[in-house]
Amino acid sequence: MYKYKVYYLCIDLKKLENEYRKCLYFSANALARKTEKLAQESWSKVDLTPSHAYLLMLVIDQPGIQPTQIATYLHLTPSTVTRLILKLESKKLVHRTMEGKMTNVYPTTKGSNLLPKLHACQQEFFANYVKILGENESTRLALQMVNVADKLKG
Amino acid sequence: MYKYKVYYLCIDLKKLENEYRKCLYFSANALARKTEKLAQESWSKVDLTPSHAYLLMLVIDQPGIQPTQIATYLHLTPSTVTRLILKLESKKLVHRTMEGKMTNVYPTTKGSNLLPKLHACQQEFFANYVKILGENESTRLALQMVNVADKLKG
DNA sequence: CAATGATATTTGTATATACAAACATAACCT
DNA sequence: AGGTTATGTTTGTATATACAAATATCATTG
Repeated sequence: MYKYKVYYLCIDLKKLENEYRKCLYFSANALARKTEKLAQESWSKVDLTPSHAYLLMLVIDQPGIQPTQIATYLHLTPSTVTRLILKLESKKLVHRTMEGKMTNVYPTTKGSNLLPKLHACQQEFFANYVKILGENESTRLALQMVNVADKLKG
Repeated sequence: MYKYKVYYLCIDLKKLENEYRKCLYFSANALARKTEKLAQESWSKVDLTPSHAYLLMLVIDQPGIQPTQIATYLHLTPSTVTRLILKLESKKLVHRTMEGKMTNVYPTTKGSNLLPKLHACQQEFFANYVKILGENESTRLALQMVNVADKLKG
């Protein structure tokens, strides 16, 4: 009786599920969670979350960059960036200097030395999904998503 | 001098930003956050987050549904579903019955009565992004994203 | 039918993120 | 030049979500 019930639900839910799949809220979040998890696996080798890793790479590329700039380029809020920096600071991978109202973020030597490994993680992550989706398809989708995100900004 | 520095950073970052935009992790998350925010605005009228609202609609559509089923259809983990249900229970919008190891979730009268308003919020949310992106474009992108999410599942 | 394995659910805990408010400093305008 | 506004950063707080472990029940097989 329990099995029949489940089966019955599945049929009915099929219709509902299709509605969900058409919904940008669901699809975007489902994909983001899946992607996040995949990325986490890749970056676990350097014991960083993807956010921390991307922030660190940005700081290495642009030593002295300010939190607001970081927030803009990573599509995060300044407060989130502060929290990410605090964690990287506690791991001695970046450090901050305050001049007036500005804060400058620099990589430490330890942080800079991690760059090759960071790139390796990034390559691995890319390879993981390109293997599944193909290169053109992946890039096209990524660009399309971020374009839509920009359009929705207002 | 400060302005020059920023400008300088912007030029250099342009290249880096393009790299980010091609990255599925970034694009998916950026779009998810933007979409989440848009959805939150729409559902604030019934004082629910989109997740809670979709869960409630699902429960109204399928009274007696189990958390695991809910998790599957909403692309969430069972533990997250438990937490969402707890909140909806505290608002007297759903209630649970336990039979053996199964839990069944039902809408309360108050919950069911909210359905028209929930649909209105959903319509408003759809309208908001369809207005910006067009109907075909939105649906196509949503379906594509969830398909990719499914492919990445393994 | 008892033991073992499978399944459903919940709880403890951790995390990333955001918003609003609090500061601090810079820019601007009269 | 001084007061007001704008900008950059951090902190307090709240939230959604996930993972791992704990529970409880069911199924299955020797």
